[in-house]
Amino acid sequence: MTSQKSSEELKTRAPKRQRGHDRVAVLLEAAAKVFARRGYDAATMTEIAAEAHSSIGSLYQFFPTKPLLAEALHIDRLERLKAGLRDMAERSIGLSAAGSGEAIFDALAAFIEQYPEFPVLAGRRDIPKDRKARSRAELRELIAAFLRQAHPPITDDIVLMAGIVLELLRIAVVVSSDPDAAEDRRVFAELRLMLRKRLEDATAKD
Amino acid sequence: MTSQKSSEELKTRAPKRQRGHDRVAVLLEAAAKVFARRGYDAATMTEIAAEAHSSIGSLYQFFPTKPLLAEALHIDRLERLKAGLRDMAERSIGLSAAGSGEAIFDALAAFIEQYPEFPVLAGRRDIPKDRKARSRAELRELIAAFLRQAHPPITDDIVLMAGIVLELLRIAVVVSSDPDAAEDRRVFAELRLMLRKRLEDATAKD
Amino acid sequence: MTSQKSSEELKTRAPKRQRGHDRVAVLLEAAAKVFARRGYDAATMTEIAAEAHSSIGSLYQFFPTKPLLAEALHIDRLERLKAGLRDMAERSIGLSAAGSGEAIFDALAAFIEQYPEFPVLAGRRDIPKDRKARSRAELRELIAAFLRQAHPPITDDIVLMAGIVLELLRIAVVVSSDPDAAEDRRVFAELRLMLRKRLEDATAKD
Amino acid sequence: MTSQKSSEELKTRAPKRQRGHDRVAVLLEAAAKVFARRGYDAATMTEIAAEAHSSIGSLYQFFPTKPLLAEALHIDRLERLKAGLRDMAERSIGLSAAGSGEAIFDALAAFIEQYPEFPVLAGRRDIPKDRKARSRAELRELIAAFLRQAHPPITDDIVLMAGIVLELLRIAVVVSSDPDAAEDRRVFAELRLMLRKRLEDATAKD
DNA sequence: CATGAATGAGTATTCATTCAT
DNA sequence: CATGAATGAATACTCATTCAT
Repeated sequence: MTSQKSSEELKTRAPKRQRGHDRVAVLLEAAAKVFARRGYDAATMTEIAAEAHSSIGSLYQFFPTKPLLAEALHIDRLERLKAGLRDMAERSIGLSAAGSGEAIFDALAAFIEQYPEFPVLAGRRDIPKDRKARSRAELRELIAAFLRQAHPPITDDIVLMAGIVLELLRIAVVVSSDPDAAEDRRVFAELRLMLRKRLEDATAKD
Repeated sequence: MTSQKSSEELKTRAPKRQRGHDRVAVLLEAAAKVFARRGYDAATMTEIAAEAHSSIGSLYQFFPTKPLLAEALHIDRLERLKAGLRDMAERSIGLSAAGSGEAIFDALAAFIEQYPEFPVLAGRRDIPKDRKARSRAELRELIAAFLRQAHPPITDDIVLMAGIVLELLRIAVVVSSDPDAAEDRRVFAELRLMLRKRLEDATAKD
Repeated sequence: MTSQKSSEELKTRAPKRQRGHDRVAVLLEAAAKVFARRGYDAATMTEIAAEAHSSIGSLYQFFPTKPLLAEALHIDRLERLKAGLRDMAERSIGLSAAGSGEAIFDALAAFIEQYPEFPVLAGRRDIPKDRKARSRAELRELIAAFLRQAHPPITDDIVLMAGIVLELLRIAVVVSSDPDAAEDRRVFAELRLMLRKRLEDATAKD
Repeated sequence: MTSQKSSEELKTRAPKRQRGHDRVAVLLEAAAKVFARRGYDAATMTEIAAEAHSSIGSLYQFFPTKPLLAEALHIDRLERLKAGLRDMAERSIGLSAAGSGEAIFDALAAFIEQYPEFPVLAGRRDIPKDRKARSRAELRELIAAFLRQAHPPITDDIVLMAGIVLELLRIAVVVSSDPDAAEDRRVFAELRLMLRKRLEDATAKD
């Protein structure tokens, strides 16, 4: 009660049993739903536990704080995103820069549609600055790697181009979140086109 | 979260006297600071009152709920933005489309730098869908009006172009909020360039 | 909700209205009762608020954390004790060392009987080391001052003697807390006698 | 706090095998460390299990509730203390009363230094009144027995003298717990001296 | 109107204890 | 027996909002 917990860093506890593993997965998906539905601040641990058909105690067994839960989920989604991009890169060898750009653009949009909690998690205000920066850098590097294998090669600064793609992601976010905005869809398509044009310009005339 | 609207529609009460006007202004600016500093959810009415060197009682005198306060501030900022755009339009007659685009782009970035609470307010999750749509439509129309007076005229869908400019605003948000991101600034500049190119393409060759 | 309170030291808020002052007094007495009844850890803020016929919110209005409440009460009791000792000192000029010792001994026992929460507060585990030391030093000094005015004067180390009296306080605590222990009372009396003897030994034969 | 005793009296289960015995010992020592470190309330069953490199399940196998664990440990320590006193008594036949007093005084201090969890256990608030009284009586009797064999014999009430020694234990507690208090050490020595004097007075002049 | 005290539902989190494997 | 997951009542604390002065 009056514990003065030695400042041991709290950490997500790894489950040691199969049941635990399953539960963790269920809890994460429940958290995803609730974060997507309510946003980070308004999401409550109670609602997440309920969504997982679990007890609040079980939730805390594995995720000892709300920020840690959010972070665990964020990392999971980030891994999926990175895996997806890597996967795409493999299957897209030989694409033109412009084609690559469009492919990534579409992939990002699809990702956000599938994981609407992602922008919520990425945007929460309590992420340590450096972690935020690191995540962005990783993503940018993955996109850059993707663009680097374009044929003919891109002559402009590839990391910069990657940054652009990433920023355009933000727009994808909004468009994805607003299903009735027919207008937005056209804007989205238009931006996709702008990206294509830009990458064509950045391409060496072979 | 704990709002229990009484039967009568709550409305921001208009102050009857000069002193009231001043007080309202002070309260709004205080709210702006706190929203910018903490975000919408984490901002507390108490902190806002304190920031205004006022009491909660006084705050509630004018703004009977937190959402209403946010909305009042949001509307104020929207008015300023619209006024700024109108003003700019007047002073920019005869600009090329590309020049107009850049001008707006810069203006939006500057606006957000001056009013960092704006994206917070625009992003809060409890805005009625229709109000959100309306705000966006108004802004889009103002930008469209701006673009319409370009010389030579734009041949493509002007409202679409306006939508694009508006979406790019999101990127400005991030760039403005992250002062150390040198990389981001380059991306920002690059997007600005992309916009210019796109508008040049959309221009009738006179 | 996700507030990252800048690390402003939380402090007991001073009431600015008469009503507030009254309430603070009531809350402190309620806390005293509950701490005495349950001990520090087992005492709950809820029970304290209830004991004060107040709401939990009101309690927190003035005492933003449980440790702070305990500390405020502790300080209050310490003040009373010091005032009592000072007062006693005035009224006891000319007493012999042995008489002084007995007087203080009795006074301490009476104090603890009146304020049974005192040992609870003094013993809670989260008091900063230095504050604990300071309190003890203050008390020791007051007792020392008391002893210093004895006639004939004490020849031994007075501060040491004061320390002894203070330690004997611990015994008073137990004896006071255990009302049925007839045996304990005799022990208490015996210790009182030992103190008298010791102080007689420490006295200059005038 | 949340104990829901099932109908059958819960009792510390005696282990049937050697392995069980070892485990119990390890668990008790772990509990000792944690109680000493955190105090009774703040000590958690989980931390105790961890300290024992065991699981909560195992801990509960042997000690079905936290109070029962505390009590088992308390009894163990009490046994050790009693054994130690008995042992000392044997080896100290023929000592003077004053010498005996000092010997016990030192022995108690040493005991508490070795078993710092002892005062924590003895002080916990949920000990049944009668058990508390019984423990004290036992100890007092042991000390009395010790004093009874002094030469020359004590003429005053021996049980009373024993009570005094026991009360002085409290002071030993504090002095032992506060390693930096040089002042306290002097007080401790002084009390030891007072005890010697008192016992000399209580001795028949042979 | 201004002020600040009063209210209490709501939130994150803890921890003793139970139970399935 | 060992293990660690499951449970949920209990607790400290927050904050929008109301109201007496």
